[in-house]
Amino acid sequence: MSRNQVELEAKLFKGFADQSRLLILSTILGQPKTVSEIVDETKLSQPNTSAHLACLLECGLIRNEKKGREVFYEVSGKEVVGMLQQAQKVLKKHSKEIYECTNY
Amino acid sequence: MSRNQVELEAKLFKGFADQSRLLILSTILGQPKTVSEIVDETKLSQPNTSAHLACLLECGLIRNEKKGREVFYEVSGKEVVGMLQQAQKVLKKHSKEIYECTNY
DNA sequence: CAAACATATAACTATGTAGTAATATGTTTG
DNA sequence: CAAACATATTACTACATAGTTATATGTTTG
Repeated sequence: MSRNQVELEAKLFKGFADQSRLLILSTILGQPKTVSEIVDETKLSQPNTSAHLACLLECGLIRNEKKGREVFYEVSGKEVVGMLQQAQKVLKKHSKEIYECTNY
Repeated sequence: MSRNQVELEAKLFKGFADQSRLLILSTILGQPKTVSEIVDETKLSQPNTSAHLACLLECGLIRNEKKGREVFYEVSGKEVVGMLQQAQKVLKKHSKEIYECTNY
């Protein structure tokens, strides 16, 4: 695999490799939500939430739609959902090791 | 989704969220390789390679087998391969955005 | 058994990025 | 149109972790 491919792939995984972003993603899985709703449900601060949303948006993992002064965010497609589902499959097998893993 | 679940999931994704580790994983996809072979093919330093292998091993994403003074590493199962394949699917759709993404 | 080899570990540095506090931008409403 | 509201941005700090150099551990072989 080419270095460029690997670099892109690493960037993609980094999008998912953060508790706050995963929390946000799980919150908007299925139904679009406004920033305020996401803030309420995740208990993340508003600026922090906005920053993570911007991050996910720029990578194309989510999309948004402005309605008046509110902005609705949703997961951008089934490929992204597929990633999260595949992660669950890995966790089903390896949650113990990952739980005990001290590297990060 | 519970905080614990999210924490585990983030740890899992962090395992994949690094160029060097992805490079190593792509190198041993299919056939087991020794550390030396991995070092040769990836051009990573030997200590760096060992550290990443230890990291992937502890998380259960790869496994190893010692044969004399050599240690062979291989991807631990089809769930892990599935993650990498699913990542390719996402990249097929979003490589442009991810390429242009400046967050990391 | 000493030397060469294969891998792992330790200590350290540098960098990337998550979080916060403060503020800016844009939108609705009374 | 001023005040309240919803979201985004900026500047900053703190921490996690990738990489390097040096060294340790364990294994084969002459």
